[in-house]
Amino acid sequence: MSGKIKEKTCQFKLMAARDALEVIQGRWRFPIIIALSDGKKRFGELKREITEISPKMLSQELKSLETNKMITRSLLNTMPITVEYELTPLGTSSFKLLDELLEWGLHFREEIMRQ
Amino acid sequence: MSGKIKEKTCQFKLMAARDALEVIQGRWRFPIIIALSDGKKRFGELKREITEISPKMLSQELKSLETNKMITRSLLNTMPITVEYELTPLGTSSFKLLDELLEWGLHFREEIMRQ
DNA sequence: GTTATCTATTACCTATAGGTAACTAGTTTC
DNA sequence: GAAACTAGTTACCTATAGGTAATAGATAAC
Repeated sequence: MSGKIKEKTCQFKLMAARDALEVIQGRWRFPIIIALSDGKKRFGELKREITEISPKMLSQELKSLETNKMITRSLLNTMPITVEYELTPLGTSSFKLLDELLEWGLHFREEIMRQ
Repeated sequence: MSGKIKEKTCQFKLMAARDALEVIQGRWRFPIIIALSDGKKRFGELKREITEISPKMLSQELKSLETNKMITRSLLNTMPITVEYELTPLGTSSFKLLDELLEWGLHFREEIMRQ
């Protein structure tokens, strides 16, 4: 049974879960957070690492993650100009959830694949 | 740092995480699974419990969860006919992930709310 | 002076998610 | 025979997600 959910006044908890989903869902949020998990990276580095993402989506998703205080954006006075993105403590606090997502995803694949 | 992700051959793990997201994401999957967490329920019971869901969405999401082997659908020979939905072991195996989603969601709300 | 690299932005398109409202078909109660 | 309950289905609409391709302005390299 689910220990923390469903002890009455469920509405508030459903809201929390919905918020969490909103932050990590979509095609690119997860890959971006993982890419930043080993330290700050520039726009172009992220673009090269997340091979299939378009500059539009990368820019858009980075803005969204910044709005949600998951990452910070630093403009550096280099020539040419470079921009560094880095996970905040809030961003890194999602690792446990992301690991759980991965682990259950593997379990799910196994179960689904063998009929 | 994220222990299980990013030990190279990341593609496969990104796929697993993406699969997991696909199963639990959307507005109604999470509430439906939670509603079924304390035992089997009929269509009408779910509809009444998840107050804002429309019959179309409930029907559609139940089908999707059944396809993903998260729940079973049993037609009962009662008059009038009733249908029972119940979590499978795969369905209940998602509780740990859902709890983590809730817990991080609460943490996220706290962090976001105080500026 | 043309090309490449930096970090994006803009216009345009399609597919999907999700919502509303009405309807179906059978059974049971008033 | 009208209304309500059973479990859905159907048509239609809007908003969002996400994709492609072209463009922008600054600087640096050739």
